[in-house]
Formats: sequence, structure tokens, C-alpha cells
Amino acid sequence: METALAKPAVVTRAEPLGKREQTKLQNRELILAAARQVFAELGFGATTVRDIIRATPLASGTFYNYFKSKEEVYQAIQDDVALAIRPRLREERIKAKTVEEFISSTFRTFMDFVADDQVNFRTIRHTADTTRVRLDTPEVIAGFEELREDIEKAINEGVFPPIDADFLMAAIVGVAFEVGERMILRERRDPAAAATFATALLLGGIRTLPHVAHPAARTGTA
Amino acid sequence: METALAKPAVVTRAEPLGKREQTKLQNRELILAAARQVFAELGFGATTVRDIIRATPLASGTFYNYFKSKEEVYQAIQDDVALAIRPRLREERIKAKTVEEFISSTFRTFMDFVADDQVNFRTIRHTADTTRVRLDTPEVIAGFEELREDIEKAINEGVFPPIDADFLMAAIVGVAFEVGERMILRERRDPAAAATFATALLLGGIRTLPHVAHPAARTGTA
DNA sequence: CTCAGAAATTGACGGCGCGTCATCCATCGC
DNA sequence: GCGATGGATGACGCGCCGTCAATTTCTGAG
Repeated sequence: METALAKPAVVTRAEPLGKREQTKLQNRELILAAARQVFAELGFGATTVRDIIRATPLASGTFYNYFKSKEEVYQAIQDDVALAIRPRLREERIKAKTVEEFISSTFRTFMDFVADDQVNFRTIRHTADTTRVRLDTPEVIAGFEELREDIEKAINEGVFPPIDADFLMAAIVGVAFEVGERMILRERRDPAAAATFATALLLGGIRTLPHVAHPAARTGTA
Repeated sequence: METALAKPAVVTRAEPLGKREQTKLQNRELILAAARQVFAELGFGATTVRDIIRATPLASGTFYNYFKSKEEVYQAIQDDVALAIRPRLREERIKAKTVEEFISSTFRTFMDFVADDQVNFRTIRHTADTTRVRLDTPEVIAGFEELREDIEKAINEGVFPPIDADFLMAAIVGVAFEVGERMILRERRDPAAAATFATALLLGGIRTLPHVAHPAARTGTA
């Protein structure tokens, strides 16, 4: 708790932030840090807003100045993660000149990320004792859409054969998350091996996939 | 709801069930039916035990004679589904003589199931407005393990090349769920098309997948 | 420096969902 | 019939929920 924010250096210097703004920032971080802690310990389902508040020096009313519910806190945490990885993924995909580069860079980046982010990845999937949970927030879903757009673009540029971009996106997402999860469950975490597996699996398939009539596939738009 | 169990013949006649046992059965079904209804309407997260009780003619205490929590109710519902589909899947896979048969029958059965089960499949994934949820109960997870065992068996019998069974299982599961979800989101639900896509995607890949050193892959056992 | 107004924090409060348990009733075995 | 027993009932105490009037803290004008 008291270890909350180390940040003397955070603001480095030359920050014309009023005391008020500063406290607001700090309180928000206080809450997020407490929430990460509590979610990790109890799982999302079992956590109550009061649990988070208690892990904080703040009063209950203050919490509600920052977030409406535990869902909103969770979303803020996940969105941070999603916003951190999305640009990396996108960058890799954009410079991909071949299907192979596109797919393998996506999986490599994702698996590396999962491997050293486990905190977040495990924390929240590992909920109740026996039941597995996966929650996708809007920002994460936006990442999926971004992938689909990139696939469509790649198809239009002739990098990909004209296949069903929507389904392919879904398949990549499914493989990434499921294989990623198995990967971190093993004693020897090996993101490179997981990425290699996923890449090889999908690459071979994409080549033999039935081509769709019209490239710019209207698929999921509706 | 009332369609719960296909076998209407169950109670028909010649049932030496005491009044007591009969009411117990009926109450359990009452609760499960109410829960399906309420989960569909509010989503899992927003549903309270009281909501389920209110959708029932029973008193609150009675609920707790049957289930400990909404999680347990949910699990019972999901397990019914899992137990309905697992034997079908397993049967198909066991008679598969080739990789192609193995994979395609798995996806076909799964997609058909998803397409006309939507009730259950959508109901629970579609939770809060913006946030997507996926909950896997123990019975569902056991289905995953079963798939892995079947893959290992197929490898030992030479039907499959010696690849990483654990990862392949994860990949199949991921593709099945994600593509399945996209499929039911489309206006024209087409389970056959979804199954064909998934099959083609994985089949091509499996052929080119790097072979693992030792067939009986120790992979996930630990 | 002072002070009035704005902004943000506080914690007590009414409302409600939780799981329990003493009580009651319907069924069962005789 | 008649006690005994398994199960249904719903009121209860507890804790979490989100709110809001009172209070403290900060800001900027004079």
C-alpha cells in the first residue's frame, strides 16, 4: 500500500501541474494499483468495490469520483494493456511484405507480450477455482477489429489471398489466446516455440484456404 | 425451457418415484429454467441469486437446498450442454481414419451445435453491454482434455503426424469458439461454411507443422 | 497575505442482496 | 391413523452498494 507510487521522478520536472491535478492523478493510480493487487488475489468475480477501497487510503465516496464500478476499473487496467500492445502489433503487420511476415510477427509479438505480462494475463483469466474466465474490453475488441482491417488491407494489396478476413481474424485471435494460455501454463515458458507453432499452423492453412468470391469481403460489417 | 430433456418418456409412466423425489426434480428444473431465462436477459455478471429466485415460485431458502450460488447454477447449465455434445464429438473423432476426417468432423459437429444452440452460446457470452465474457466450466474443460487425448491417440496410431498435441488442442478450441462466435453474429448463419473455413485453415497447417521429437509428447501432463 | 468560492474528500446512511436457521408442513413408513 | 423425517419457508443479521450533506483543501483575485 504505502509502496504505491515511487514516482518522484515520474513527473521528472517542468510539470506545471497544480496540486489538485497532481492528487487526482495520484489517486487514480492508487486505485488502479490496489485493484490490480486485489484482482490478482481474489479474481475478478470475487472482488468487491469495497475490497479495492480498503486496499487504498481513500474513502468510499472518493472511489466513485474516479470509477463507477469494478468493471470500469477492470476496463481501465485492460485498456492500458491493450493500448500498449496494439501499436506494436500494428507496426509489425504494416511493414510485413509477405503472409509469413504478417502472421509470424503477429504471433511473436503477442506471445512475447503474454510471456512477460503474465501478471495481467493470468491474474484475470484465473478467476474462481475451477472456472476459467475471459473478459474482452472494448479497447481489446478494437484491437481485433484493427487486425481485421489489416488483413483486408493485405488482401487488397495482394499480400494475402482473397479469403474471409473476418473469420481469419477470429481464428488468429482464438489461436493466439488459447495457445498463449497453454504456453504460460508450462513450466518452461517458451514464447518463441508457441509463436512458431501458431505461425506454422495457420500459414499452411492460409495457402490452401478456399478463395472468397469478392476480395473486399463484406463479411462482418453488418 | 420446457424442452430441457429430449426424453419426454422419462416420467411418462411406471416411475416408482415418491412424491418427494418428484418435487425435488421439478424444483431443480424450475430453478435451472428460471436461471437460463434470467442469464439470457441480464447476462451472467448482472444476475443476482435473488433475480433467479424471483423468477421462480420458490422461497429463497429453497434455492440454497439445490445450489450454493449463481456460479453453481451456471455450471449446471453449461455442463448439461457439454455433456450433450462431448459424446457426439468423441464418436466422430474415434471413427476418423484421416486427419481430414478428424478435423472436419470436429468442426462440423461443433458449428452445427453452436448454430442451433445459440440460446446458450449467445446468452452467456453476451454479458454486459460492451464487455465480452467467456466462462469455461470444469465439464467443458474436460471436453478439451478429451480432445487432446484423442489427438494423442491419433498420433500414436499414425493418423496424425507427431506434433504438439497440447498446442494443437488449444488451437482447435480457440478457432472453434472464435469462428463460431463470428458465425452466429452474421445475418446468414452458415455453420457449414464456418466449419469448412476452420477445417481448411487448420488442415493445411497441420501438414506443414514441425514434427516434434518424441511422438507421445509429454507436453501438458505436468 | 487574506479570503471567498470552487473542487474534491469524507463517512454515515437507506436500500438491498446475501446465506442461515428456527419453524412449519407434507410425505413417508408403519 | 400417527409419529418421524426431509424439505420449504421467509424473517433476520450482516455487509456491500452508491449517494450526498458536511467538511476540508486548494486556487486565484484583490
